[in-house]
Amino acid sequence: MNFREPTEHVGYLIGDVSRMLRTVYDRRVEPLGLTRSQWRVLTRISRIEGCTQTTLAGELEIEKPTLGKLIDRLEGKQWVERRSDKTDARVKRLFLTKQAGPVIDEMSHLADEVLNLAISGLNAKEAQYLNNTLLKIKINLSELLQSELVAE
Amino acid sequence: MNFREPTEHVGYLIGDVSRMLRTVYDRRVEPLGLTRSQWRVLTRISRIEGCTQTTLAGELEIEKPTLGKLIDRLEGKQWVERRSDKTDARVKRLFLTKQAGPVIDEMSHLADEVLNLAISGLNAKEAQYLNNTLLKIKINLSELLQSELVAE
DNA sequence: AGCACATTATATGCTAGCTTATTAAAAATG
DNA sequence: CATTTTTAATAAGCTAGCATATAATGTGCT
Repeated sequence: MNFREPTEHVGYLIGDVSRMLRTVYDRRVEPLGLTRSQWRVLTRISRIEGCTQTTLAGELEIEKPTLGKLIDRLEGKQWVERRSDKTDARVKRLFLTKQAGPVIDEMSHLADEVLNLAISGLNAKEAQYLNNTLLKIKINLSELLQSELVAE
Repeated sequence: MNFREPTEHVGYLIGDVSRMLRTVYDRRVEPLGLTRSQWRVLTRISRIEGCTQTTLAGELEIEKPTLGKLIDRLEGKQWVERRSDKTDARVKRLFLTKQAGPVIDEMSHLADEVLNLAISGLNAKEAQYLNNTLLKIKINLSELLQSELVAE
């Protein structure tokens, strides 16, 4: 049996690139003690500080338990603080600690560096197309995920 | 504190699209009892049947322990067989079982379906650019990962 | 032949993602 | 006002990545 070559698929290319990016990032950034996912959470909290976990999970397009565990680790490292809401005992609001700032800055630097290496050799047009096209795909997938939820 | 918007990064777009693709795939394909990663392993074995685990891991660009666990599951589901090499007692060679064929076919169908939904609305040029550009990025990352290994 | 080194596979333990189930609290409804 | 439904967060359990370490076997060199 010999089935169709899977590497030609855009689907696999995207998966490969994503996995490799994560690996390169995580290796470089390991001394800082945080991963790309954790950094993503931190930067997002900085923009909507005081948000609930459900809101943040929605923003990041990940599931609530996934976020919950990320927050556990970030809280353990003292970069994030959960504060109980005054009026609704169910919700916990998220805040950055003071120690988080420098780490986020440093990580942003490294992230730029890695990304630039990854896309080196692309011309402006290619970069533009890539961005636009990925965004279109992401929107398609968002709708797909949405419609599956509704359909159930 | 309010740090730069991370969603504008191509790096995050790629990560988002990859994660969302995986989620959609895995939901649809769940009744078949295999994941996208598992399917990827199966199709690849079909092209180089009798290969060693190390070879396959290299082809798939994943680490050996990652592959080892995938093979464990695939063997548990009786889609793959590990056979010890006659001349080298260390190596185990990988073969598909007869039951694997239909599953791979079915999965290929579903994969095409999902991918088409994901890239719907793209014109030929965009699709072409996407493929080429991602391939360039993948090559950059391959070299980056390679050079890190050598440098150490 | 024997010892040092390399290689194959696996074990262990971490992060990150998912689903489904649970608990506690709030909101809605009869 | 009591009961039902919804919602926020977590728990439990799975897959898939990674790194590091180990065991067993081969290879090569002296």
